[in-house]
Amino acid sequence: MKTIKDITIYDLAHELQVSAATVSRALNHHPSINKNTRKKVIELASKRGYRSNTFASNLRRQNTNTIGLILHELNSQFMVSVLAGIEKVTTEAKYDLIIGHSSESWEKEAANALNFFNKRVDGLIASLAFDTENLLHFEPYKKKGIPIVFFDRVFEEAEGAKVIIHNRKAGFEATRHLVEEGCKKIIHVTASLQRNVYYERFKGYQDALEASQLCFSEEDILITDLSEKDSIEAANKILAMRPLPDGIFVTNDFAAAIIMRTLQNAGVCIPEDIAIIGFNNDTISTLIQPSLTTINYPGAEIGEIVARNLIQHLQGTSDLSLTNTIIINSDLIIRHSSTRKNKL
Amino acid sequence: MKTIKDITIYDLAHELQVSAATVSRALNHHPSINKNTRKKVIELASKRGYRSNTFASNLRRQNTNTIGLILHELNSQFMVSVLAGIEKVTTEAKYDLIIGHSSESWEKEAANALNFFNKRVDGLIASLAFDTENLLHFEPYKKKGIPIVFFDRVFEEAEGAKVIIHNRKAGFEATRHLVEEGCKKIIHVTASLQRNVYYERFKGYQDALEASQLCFSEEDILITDLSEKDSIEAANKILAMRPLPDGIFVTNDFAAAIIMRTLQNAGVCIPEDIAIIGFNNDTISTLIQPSLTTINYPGAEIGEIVARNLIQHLQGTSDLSLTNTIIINSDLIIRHSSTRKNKL
DNA sequence: ATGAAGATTGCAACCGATTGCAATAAAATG
DNA sequence: CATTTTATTGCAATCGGTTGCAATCTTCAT
Repeated sequence: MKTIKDITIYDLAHELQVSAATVSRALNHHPSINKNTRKKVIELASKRGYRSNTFASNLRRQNTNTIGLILHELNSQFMVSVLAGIEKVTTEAKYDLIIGHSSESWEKEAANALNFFNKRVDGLIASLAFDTENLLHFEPYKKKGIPIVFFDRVFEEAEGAKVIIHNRKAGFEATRHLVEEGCKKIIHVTASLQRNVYYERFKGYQDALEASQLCFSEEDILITDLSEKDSIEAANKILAMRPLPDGIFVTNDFAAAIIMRTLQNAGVCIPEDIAIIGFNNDTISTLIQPSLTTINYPGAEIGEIVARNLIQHLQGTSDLSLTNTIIINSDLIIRHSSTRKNKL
Repeated sequence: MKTIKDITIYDLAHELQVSAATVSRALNHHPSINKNTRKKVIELASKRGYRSNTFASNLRRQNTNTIGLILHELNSQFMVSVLAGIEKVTTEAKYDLIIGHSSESWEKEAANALNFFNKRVDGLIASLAFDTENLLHFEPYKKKGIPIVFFDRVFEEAEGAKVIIHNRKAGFEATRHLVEEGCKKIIHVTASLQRNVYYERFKGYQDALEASQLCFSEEDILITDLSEKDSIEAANKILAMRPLPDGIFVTNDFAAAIIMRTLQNAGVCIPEDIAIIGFNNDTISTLIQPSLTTINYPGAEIGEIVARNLIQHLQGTSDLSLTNTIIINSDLIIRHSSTRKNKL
């Protein structure tokens, strides 16, 4: 399985009867090289199919121009647009991007972090896995002074740069919307409150109940892992409640869709009997019947902000920013799953 | 923005009064190193926060242990599971994976291919973008003998390894199912027939019509770009047909869902008036009402096969395989959108 | 013609890890 | 005790590109 030997600057140098140093300088447009020489070198290089050996170059120059990105999952609409935003900015700035995804597992996240560290990324962007409980695996970065920007899933109390949406406000608005639609008993289906995003949305839910003088009860919170199985189970728990709730705020569109289907199969009318609101504005939200009211947040924009922030830091343009938390606003998108008063 | 000097094997060697060679071997678990020495080296390495310099290592070893993966899109269930399958196999085999996505654009695909080539990936896995019309951008790989495995979206006539599903058979079975449900006029909504997957499904559709002695008409084929906009337009064209068709075979679940919604909004009953079948078995297929009959094909399995094939080739275990086309079978999953005879 | 300034190019030492081969020390064998 | 075998370790070259400094060649003014 042998690869044909690559062309090196030495081969070019030999063929042109000049030194490797000259070839190197010519290829890098070094000013002290004669125009004719440079032209000859470049022509021969392309003729011979020369390609620079990044490893040798990086080894000598001691930087990689590469940014690592660790995602917890790739399948949501939101993540894809974040990725697109990051990609746009990084390629514009001539940085390479290497992507790792943790599949929601802390272990894989740590493995990716270590791998990227060894690959000597200049900076890191990360959204934490479902079960990540500390940031120890990022310690090496801190020690070496390699900047990290966290987004979406973060530890809010930890130091460092973060870009997040205003989850508490979003949770508040989602819940308030249900209240305004006349709901009196609102269930909140969410995931582990250890994760900032879910905790904050939960707090927003509480805020809204309080503001409306509805009482909050521990039993109205259903914690799931957002899987199909857990979502069905949550729906069944809701069906067994007496009195039946009249509103549900689900922390994710997919789970909301499953719950809605399960309730409908049990004969519940949406939104008449129970109003439902999701979170994320995933594609499915417009495809299910009734269409799902949800919270939209601008993935591409978040991605761009995250990447721009990191790159500015890398280039020394701004330093301050890395200690900041940037909070992005989100919008409530009202569709049919929650509207009882013919508002649409 | 200066990084503190990194620890090298020379630093470790100096501190332990051994040679760099010994340190290198110890860290790589070379058998000829004394257990105690190895232990000491490894301990000191972790104590000093040593990290291997991948560039030096790659430069010396002349391989990168990296596989490039070019996807046309990341947002479908199918692609995510393919990715998962590939990742599973590659990480097991200790290969790194770098992912590029072309967003269905030939230009980005070519850029990724070049980039990965310069990064010296050991092998490449690719599914072609929507508008890719030739494989010229992969020529450098062929010249250098870097193996490529194509999957799903391929040029069937081109040489090289391919892993695909039996699209023609799947198209045949989908259409036959509609016929068996009593459909007499079946529309096929698909994308550019230049792309092998769509062409083959179309041929399967034709086969099935012929087998059932239904006549085929050019006008029953609607070509779209699978976007929401085009899908709605296709649905409207269908609504305008006289007589109204009684079956639709759509080449993708998302488009099928959009079409179904549009038809339903126009008062068409699914499946009573028109039976619908999709393709892919995406998550949405069980979430919409009625649930969508579709073709399932095992993404994870395809991913694993693709990756295993490439790795075997890289390790010289098998050589033959790279000239082969591997065809995976798919299953018809019958749900409510197509069943008129209470079969479920 | 001659020395100085400027333009080009080459020399050689890096960057850090890997590895074939030789060297040495320790253990086993006769 | 001599000798072979085995276990460990070190030497030094190598991967390919970059770069400070010296060397050479032009050019130009005096």
